Amino acid sequence: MAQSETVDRILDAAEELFAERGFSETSLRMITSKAKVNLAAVNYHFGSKNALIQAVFARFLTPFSSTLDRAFDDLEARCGDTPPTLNQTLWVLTESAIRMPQRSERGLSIFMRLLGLAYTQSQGHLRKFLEQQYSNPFGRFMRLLKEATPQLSAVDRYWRIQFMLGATAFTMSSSDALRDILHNKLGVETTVQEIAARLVPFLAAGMQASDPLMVVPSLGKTASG
Amino acid sequence: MAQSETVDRILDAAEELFAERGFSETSLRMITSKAKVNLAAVNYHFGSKNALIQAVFARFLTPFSSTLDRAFDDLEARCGDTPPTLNQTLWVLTESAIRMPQRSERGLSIFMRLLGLAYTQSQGHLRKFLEQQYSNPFGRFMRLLKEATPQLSAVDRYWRIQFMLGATAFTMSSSDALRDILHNKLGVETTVQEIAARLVPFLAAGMQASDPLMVVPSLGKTASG
DNA sequence: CATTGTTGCAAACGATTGTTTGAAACATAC
DNA sequence: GTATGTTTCAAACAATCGTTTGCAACAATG
Repeated sequence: MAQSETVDRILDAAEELFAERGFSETSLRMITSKAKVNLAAVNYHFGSKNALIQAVFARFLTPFSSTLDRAFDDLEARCGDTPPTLNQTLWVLTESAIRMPQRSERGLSIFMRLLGLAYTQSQGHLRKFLEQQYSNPFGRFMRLLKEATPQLSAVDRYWRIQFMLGATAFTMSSSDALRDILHNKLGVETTVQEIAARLVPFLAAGMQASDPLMVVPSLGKTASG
Repeated sequence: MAQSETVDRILDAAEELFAERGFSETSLRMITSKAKVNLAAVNYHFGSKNALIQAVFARFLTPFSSTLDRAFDDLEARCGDTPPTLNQTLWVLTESAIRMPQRSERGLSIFMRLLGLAYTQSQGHLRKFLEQQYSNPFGRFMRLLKEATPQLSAVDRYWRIQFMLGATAFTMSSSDALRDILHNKLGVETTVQEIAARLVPFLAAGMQASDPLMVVPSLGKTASG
């Protein structure tokens, strides 16, 4: 692929529209008219709409996964024999995402929303594509999480990782809307970087909570304060 | 509306298909063929596809919101002057959801997934409908959360509530798949109730984390352990 | 009996979807 | 110049979408 002007314009338009409206709610005609290219250009350059969706993800994830891999290398080298802490592991992931060179200032939040949509919208082809392409850095992240929380049983850790994933994917996928609401309610401006910086302590604290299961608060004796 | 057999069959089929595939990915023809009713029945009984989507939510949320309201009444009566704790507030919400009479054993997880989809899929009409219909119990829950976390600033509390929402909606919406994965990996069976009992301590700990923003772990000095 | 209002049904409606086609436009090489 | 391979373009393709229509089936009421 010669990386023509047309290809980039399609990718840019598709990325933005997918993030705004979801995948199946975005038609090729919307994309091509926003990109100011002919309708047939998508099928010519990418082959199908599904392949275009995958290409949008690959354009961000491929450079990101090698950046992340190097960041994990650095982290483990710095720590020597002792495994990295939970906070360090989470922050390396977050920082790697934040530091990625963006096409626009909303670049990261756009892509975070796409990642969130990839989880919630049941695009089977996309799930398989992401699993096949990026299983390595994902598996490494999971290994680091395990070493950073040796006090948790495998079952406890499993569920809490899901809770973390959920909080992250959900928040990031709606980050634009949530920022707008906060701006209207309290007049506060927020960056994606700040959201991430708030998310990490929340996740780390939840991950290290002392009670794995809820102690049901009864009438007389209240649980915790 | 006479609550005919047909209406219920349509609602059952729609609820399940929407949860499986999302709203716009589910056609009326799928719904009516699964419900074994005529295609025109949806527009006859509900008026439009959007009205059907709203009806699916109303069928669960209307009884749930009054149940929740009574549960909050009980909680505040038990606590007297002192505001309920965070754990208590979270658990009352969780328990009210769990105790709701379900149409099937997967009823709650189906509906949790629908709630998650309502947030992520940009269905403007649904957002407005939910806000108009159920602003009261939602606002009351927010008030209780505020009184239970007086140490948090409004901005901190806002974001952490979003994190809680995300972890909950995401986990519950995928609870079936997540339970299957856990069963295959570790051979452990899990109930929705147990997931909820694990979720509450995680959320409470995250909500009460000491650092609102991340303290970047530097090379020499690592943040927390 | 006839009348009326409700529900069920097959068929069609116009609109929109992703994809394909065949020719025009273009650049590059001989 | 001709020939070749790539890219663009308008137009059409078949399929599917939500919705509407006209009529049959049915129960209830007079």
